[in-house]
Amino acid sequence: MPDDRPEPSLSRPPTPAPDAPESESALVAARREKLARWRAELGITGYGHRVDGRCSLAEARSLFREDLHVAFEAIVARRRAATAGGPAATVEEAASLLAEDPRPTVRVAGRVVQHRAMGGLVFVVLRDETQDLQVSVQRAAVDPAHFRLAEKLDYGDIIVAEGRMGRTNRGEVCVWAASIDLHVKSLVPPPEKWHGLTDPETRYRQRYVDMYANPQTIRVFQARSRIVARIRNVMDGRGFLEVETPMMQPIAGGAAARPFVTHHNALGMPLFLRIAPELYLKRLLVGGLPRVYEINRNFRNEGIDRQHNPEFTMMEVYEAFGDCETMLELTESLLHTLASEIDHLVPDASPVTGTDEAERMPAAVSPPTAPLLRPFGDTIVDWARPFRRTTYGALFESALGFSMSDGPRVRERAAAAGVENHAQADQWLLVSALFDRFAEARLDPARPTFVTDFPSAISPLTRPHSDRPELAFRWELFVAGMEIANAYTELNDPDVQLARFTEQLAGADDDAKTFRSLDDDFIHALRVGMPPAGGLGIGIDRVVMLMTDQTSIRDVILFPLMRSTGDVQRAGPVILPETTDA
RNA sequence: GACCACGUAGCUCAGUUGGCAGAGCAGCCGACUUUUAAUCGGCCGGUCCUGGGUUCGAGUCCCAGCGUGGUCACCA
Repeated sequence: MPDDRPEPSLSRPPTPAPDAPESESALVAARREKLARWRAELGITGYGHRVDGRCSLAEARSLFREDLHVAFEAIVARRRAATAGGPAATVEEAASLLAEDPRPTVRVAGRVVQHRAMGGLVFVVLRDETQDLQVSVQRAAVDPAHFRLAEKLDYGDIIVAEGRMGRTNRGEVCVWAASIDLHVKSLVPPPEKWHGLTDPETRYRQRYVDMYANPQTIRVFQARSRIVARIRNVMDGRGFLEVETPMMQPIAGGAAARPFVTHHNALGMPLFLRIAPELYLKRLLVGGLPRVYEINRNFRNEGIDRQHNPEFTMMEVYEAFGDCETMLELTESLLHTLASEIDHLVPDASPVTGTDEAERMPAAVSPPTAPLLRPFGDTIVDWARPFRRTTYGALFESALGFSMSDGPRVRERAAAAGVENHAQADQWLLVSALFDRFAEARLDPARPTFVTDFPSAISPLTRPHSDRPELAFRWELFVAGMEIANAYTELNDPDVQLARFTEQLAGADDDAKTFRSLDDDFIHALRVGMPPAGGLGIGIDRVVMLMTDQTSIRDVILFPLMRSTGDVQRAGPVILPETTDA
């Protein structure tokens, strides 16, 4: 390049673009300057147009054929012999060579993730959602403007390249560029090319950067999508109908969590973001849909940790004339299917671990299966069927050393463990507290385990055993220390349900009273008559965590909730919800 | 909500007992036609999260705040 070329700032006023703050770093300024130079000298717009006939980088790579490449090299060698040698020295020679080139032509697009300019030869590695692929640019093979562009590309730019599928002398499969076009100039300096972006805060806040800097991130969300699609596929195959019920509810029911509150202006009414779809889905059983499911978000106004995000995705399933045992079979079958197919659902997901041959679609029925191992953090989960089963009471007794029916000892142990309110609280609430603290930890994290026969006192929507009413037809599935699923034989006696609700409301503390109320219409629906049914909830985020070996829920949620950083700009005041009983 | 840790260049990270703010990558200029984190020569780059305090002197020590991570609490 000529040394006396005028700086762009001389031909353009030094005022920054509207979106360029004065404090913008020198690195961003350098990229803006480069774009301005390209626009002036190469006629590049910087923000490209529609591209037809593009293939993915994976497809392009699959078109490479060694025999064609060898044939091409033979042609080159023959020409060298004829014309005293060297690589193509002129554009004319290169053009006539191209006419004889037997290798397939491709057009690819991607983001630049590596760039090595070596004088007359430039190597650019592109990335798209499938994989990385090198584009090689020879000075003699492209228009000079294209070569000048290729020489100065930055990590983060998006380009479209066209050329033949071949390879380098070192065996790297690549596109030998005949043309290169800039389709987006990236103005933001990229993460470090070797270590990538590791700061979790930036990864979550700027997921778009994380996604191109860390290909594994895209793989996880591709896997998530395919897992959810496969779940829908299984549910549809079993005759369930997918439905959508309100996420904004006048009464937040179906669970005991604290809801988010909002407000509808035109109706002048407070609304809650749902904590569960359960009470609406059961209304559908009353209405005559015997098999329904819903996969969507629930919102719980509670703490955040590696297993909890305020909004999370759950699948709820209801099956008329089923019970918690049919839900158990469904759950076990579904999870085993996912665990066995995950590597095929996502071919690129785990290039390191090759577990190809063993797993095919399992039979519909469920004989015991061979071990089906998948890593999750420090443990290796065995998804072999059948999953383990134990009862709540047995697990309690093995952990605490006495029966959960032993009222005095339960109270005594709760006191010793410092459980809040141990003197007045219901015995079964103390049992539940002790169970959560001591018994859950006794489960083998490597073996999915159904814990059955929960206490009725903590299962207000569940049908009790007729011979032992203190126990309910309810189980939870635990895997790797996480609660993955929860199912009941649904309570469909309206009078018992009303009594349970009333009892629960009476026991609510002042805080809970602000958002809990009795859903009279649900009781009315039960009076109309709900068929006996099994009901199930599966935490989709946690299932995805297990299947993709991500130990933080934030790594399976595209945009996990982060605290506001104070740079939020509002057009006007936030309208706060009216206080209750306004 | 409680406790612990962390916050230094665009990114990944050093920073000694309190004594001039550092490296690699990235960027800029130059060389280079088969690289693989290319290499080589030269150069640029800082609100040490924010605000106070102690001190002759604070990235370092103290206090408060903000953000993130972790543990706990909360969590059909």
